[in-house]
Amino acid sequence: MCTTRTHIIDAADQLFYRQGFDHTSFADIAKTVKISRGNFYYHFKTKDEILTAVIDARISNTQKMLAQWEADGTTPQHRIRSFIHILIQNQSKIMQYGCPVGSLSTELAKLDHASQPDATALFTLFRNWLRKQFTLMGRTDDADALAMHLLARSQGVATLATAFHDDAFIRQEVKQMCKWLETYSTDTPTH
Amino acid sequence: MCTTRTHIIDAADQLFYRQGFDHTSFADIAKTVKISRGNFYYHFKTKDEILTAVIDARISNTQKMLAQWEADGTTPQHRIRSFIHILIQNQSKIMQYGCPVGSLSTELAKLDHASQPDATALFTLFRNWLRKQFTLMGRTDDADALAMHLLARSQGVATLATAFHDDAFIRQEVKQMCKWLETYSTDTPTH
DNA sequence: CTAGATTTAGGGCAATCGTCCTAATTCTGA
DNA sequence: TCAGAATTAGGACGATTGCCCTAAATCTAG
Repeated sequence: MCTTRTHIIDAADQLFYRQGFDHTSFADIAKTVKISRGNFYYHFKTKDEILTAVIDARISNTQKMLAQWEADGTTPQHRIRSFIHILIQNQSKIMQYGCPVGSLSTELAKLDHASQPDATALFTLFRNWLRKQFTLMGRTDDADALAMHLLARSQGVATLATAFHDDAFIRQEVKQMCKWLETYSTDTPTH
Repeated sequence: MCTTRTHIIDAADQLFYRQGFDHTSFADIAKTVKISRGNFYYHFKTKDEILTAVIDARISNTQKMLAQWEADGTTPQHRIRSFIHILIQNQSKIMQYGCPVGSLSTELAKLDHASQPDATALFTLFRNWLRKQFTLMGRTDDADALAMHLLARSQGVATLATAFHDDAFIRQEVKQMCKWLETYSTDTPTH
């Protein structure tokens, strides 16, 4: 039930990602979902309400994805590799629109938008998950720093891949991150 | 001479950085410069014209900055450290608005804007300059890869610093990048 | 079948957008 | 000094923005 509401959120999610939140209008979303603006207003009173709904949906989807990685990966290294490889899995979209998490966060920062902390919460989801994996690898002291470091590197790769439209660069950096990850493997404890 | 035009470009530069290109209106800029919209139109016929002028100004300023680093730094390592340390030098602005180069590039990508290549040219300026430094360090084969890698890392740090408003994270990553740089020093050639 | 709630369509609001125009004002050179 | 160029001010344009309203259509319980 409530398929219309779901359709709106899905369409808004895509449009916010591809065109940015500010540059996406009510009319854009309504046209995509093929409903009237009036109907739209019935489901969402303000644009900020849609943004909140979209972020909530992204949080929910991210939690599911992380849980899946948690279930599928046999070792923390293997799980972290799942994270690193989303760069390759979504490479064509990333080269066009950047990282959905990072670009939204940056945009909301510029708009000085009230939902900016919610967008950051998406980052926190990844951060905590990665920290957990690094902790499992025995990196109790610097687990969070390592999580942030890996998060930053993937963000940077996404930004440059978008600017230069360079998929070879993505693959090269992914390989490098995986190599870096092996450096911290439990079998060979120190640096 | 032409101070008004320069004032407009400066104001637009700041506003594009703080609020984003799309979210900045003619009226915003005119209000900042304290001129009428009509006067504004005399200097710039379209919004895209201002964007081009702003990007050109940024390119010019960046070239000067790189030349200065080139002149001041006695070794390539020292010069690259100048690059890394802009993260600290501009840390308060970065924590608020992100990296001016990266955020504009990402925004223009989403807007599918014609000036996106011009924004990327800003990245290329840093890329080529860094590549040159790494080449001077004897890294002829992978100089460009190293340049892109460092560019990506600083971009990632900026993005996360904006999201989490964490200046300690910036300092920590800067220190790490400097350490990584020493790894490639000419005195101790290999990894 | 029907009354009431849910959902949809579409017009309309004031404000703002980028853009364009003309009429003043200021500056400049002969 | 004064004509002509350069610069400025400010009003107005059609389109679009987010938002609001009412009436019709659709669904759902009793």
